[in-house]
Amino acid sequence: MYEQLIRYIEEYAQARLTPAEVALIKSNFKPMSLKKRAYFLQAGAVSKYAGFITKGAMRQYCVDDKGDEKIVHFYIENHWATDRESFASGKPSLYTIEAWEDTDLLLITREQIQALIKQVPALATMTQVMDERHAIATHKRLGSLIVGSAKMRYQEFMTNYPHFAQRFPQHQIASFLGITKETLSRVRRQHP
Amino acid sequence: MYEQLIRYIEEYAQARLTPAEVALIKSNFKPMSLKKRAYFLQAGAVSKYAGFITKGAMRQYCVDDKGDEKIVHFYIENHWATDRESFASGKPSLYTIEAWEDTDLLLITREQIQALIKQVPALATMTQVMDERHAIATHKRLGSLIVGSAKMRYQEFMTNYPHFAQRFPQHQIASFLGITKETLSRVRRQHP
DNA sequence: CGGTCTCTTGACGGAGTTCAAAGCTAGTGG
DNA sequence: CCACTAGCTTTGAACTCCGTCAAGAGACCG
Repeated sequence: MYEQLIRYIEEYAQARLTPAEVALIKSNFKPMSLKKRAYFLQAGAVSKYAGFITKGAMRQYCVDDKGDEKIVHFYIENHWATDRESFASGKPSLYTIEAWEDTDLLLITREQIQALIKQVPALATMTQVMDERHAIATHKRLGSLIVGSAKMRYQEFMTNYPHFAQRFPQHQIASFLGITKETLSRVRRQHP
Repeated sequence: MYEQLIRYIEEYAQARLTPAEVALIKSNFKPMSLKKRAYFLQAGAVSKYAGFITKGAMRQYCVDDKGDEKIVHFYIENHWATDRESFASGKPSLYTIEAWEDTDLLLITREQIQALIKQVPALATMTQVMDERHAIATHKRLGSLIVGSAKMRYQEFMTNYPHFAQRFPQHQIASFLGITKETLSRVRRQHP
């Protein structure tokens, strides 16, 4: 499972890692397994770890005043599960991250990753590229929320992330898109 | 005007700069002045510079298919004006950045800032902290767009950025919030 | 002054929500 | 192997918020 992480880093940084670097990385990441429905992070706790998913699927959500779950992220293989805000600030998280399938992760703390970045240049490049892509993706999502209709957002979602649709139930996808499950159902009927 | 930038960097990085570092920074940033309504970046061009605003106000927007301006950012003193996506990728920007008051900036290119970061550790810290805060702010905006009503978003905006309301006209604020100027006007009547 | 920019107000329509009910599916235990 | 339940999806009807269109009122500037 470490090979997957190594490949991911090399891919993102566009560089090969030396055997020494690989060993250093392996010694810092701790494996973890979660059963379906188990919590990786509970609202109110600090997001101490960032988890690289080697197998499985997770979702991140918060609960609004009416008691409804608002989904803000889906994660699958080769994604990093963490609440960035809490992970960066050390403050308690507003969000819950839950395994939606049996999931395998590789964990690292903020202190560890910061120390590693100083020793492995490829990791610095990787986090920079990741942050940039993340910012761009979030920005696009913002744009489609402001201008787009429910139908447009669903179609964009399906072309950009078709794999998610097979692994998460529709009412969760609806929540992620910021619409109700009923509206999503009606949109799908028109445009299957 | 350079002092303002130096103070900003020291504040963000929580560190003092040496005289040599200060000199290095001063030699890399180029001053620029823009009259109200002048363009800092035009859609279709590459965002070659990041501009630190020492005085003035700017807005960033794109034009949708109907010809309406969609405002995505406001900038004032101590903000960095640039299209992050174009600046990072070197590809043409979809956005226009325009001075909304007479504005003074300090400019730097991507190559320059990357070189500087390697020489001045405080700058590395600063960009990292900035990226994190930017990501968090964008994420919050996403959340309020998904769950909140027009009224909620306006109230959040007014508590978080009261100073913007005095410097930009309401129809631009409405566009930024993703609502029409008429709706904003009605919301304001209820909750002044 | 007149013209442009800005904000307000009203009437109407449409996209999407809410509420309620009924099918559908898969997992569980007898 | 079937029955039962819990979670998921669909459908319909009423309602709500917000956008669109249209018109008018200030405010600022040449």
